[in-house]
Amino acid sequence: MPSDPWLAQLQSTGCRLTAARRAVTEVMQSAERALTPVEVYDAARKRDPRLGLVTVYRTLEKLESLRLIQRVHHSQECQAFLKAGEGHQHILLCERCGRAVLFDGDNLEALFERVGEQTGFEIKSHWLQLYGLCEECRTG
Amino acid sequence: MPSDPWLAQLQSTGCRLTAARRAVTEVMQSAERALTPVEVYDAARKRDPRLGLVTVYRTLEKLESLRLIQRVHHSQECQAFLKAGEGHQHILLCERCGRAVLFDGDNLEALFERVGEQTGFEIKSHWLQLYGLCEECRTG
DNA sequence: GTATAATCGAAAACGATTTTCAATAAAGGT
DNA sequence: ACCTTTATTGAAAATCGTTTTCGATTATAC
Ligand SMILES: [Mn+2]
Ligand SMILES: [Mn+2]
Ligand SMILES: [Zn+2]
Ligand SMILES: [Zn+2]
Repeated sequence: MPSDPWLAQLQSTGCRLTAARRAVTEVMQSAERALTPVEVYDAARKRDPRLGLVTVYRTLEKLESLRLIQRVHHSQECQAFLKAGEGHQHILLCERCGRAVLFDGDNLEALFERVGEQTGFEIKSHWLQLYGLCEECRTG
Repeated sequence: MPSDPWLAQLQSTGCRLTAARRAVTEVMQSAERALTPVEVYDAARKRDPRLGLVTVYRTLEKLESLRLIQRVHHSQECQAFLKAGEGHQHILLCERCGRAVLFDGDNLEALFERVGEQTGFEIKSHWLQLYGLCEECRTG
């Protein structure tokens, strides 16, 4: 029974706790911005130098399937991963430094209603991402 | 001076009008859903059987840079292209048949204000995509 | 028509991701 | 602690979508 919630969830779904998974997990938990597989690899190898890139891919896939991390889409690069929040949240990204912040509490029901009527679609889900400048990039 | 607006715009930016570009243009103009490069290739070869996949990539890149088409991101596949609308619009996708509809007139200013205050970010742009079931997939 | 340079397609190169497979090591039972 | 089982690992190879290279083609201007 590991104290870390991600490791606990990994273990509870039948996974073994390995050095590789600990390293990737720590990197993803502490990242303030979305990381590509290679970025995760570089960061995690500081904790476990024997780690292979293949295992990074496999671990990211597992963490994503457990909804502990999520994919972040940029206009070009769509293979970056970020820790996921609890429940329904959206991402706000700094265009300059990449910092990512999660927020919730959109109120789009009225929009869905209107668009649904206009188009004949039944709206099931949505995807909202905001871009801007974080406080430090704005002032600094 | 071609009567087709896309071809006219291509020509006005110094492009030559070739069979390959005509074929890709026609496919993208008439598509009701986002198409991957290979799907464009398959469809366009019915008009120009000598067409090569490389040229499809190059033409899609050109059409995208002219903002005549746009990239559509799915959770996995992010290399599908759809004709772009005029001005600021968003995409509504049918989860079942893939049909894509554009809409405008979101009213997210209040949300941006609130999130900006909460996070210290200055919101610059956004990205909204809706998913649902189109009329035909709902009833049929 | 001819000249010129843009564009083309085939083949090769590239790079990110996935698969294969023998070695390793985590977890559970003794 | 030790052994057994089997999930997991990393290196190497395979795969696959995309890009580059390059000689041949062809749209356009004269
Ligand atoms: Mn939402
Ligand atoms: Mn909008
Ligand atoms: Zn920033
Ligand atoms: Zn549909």
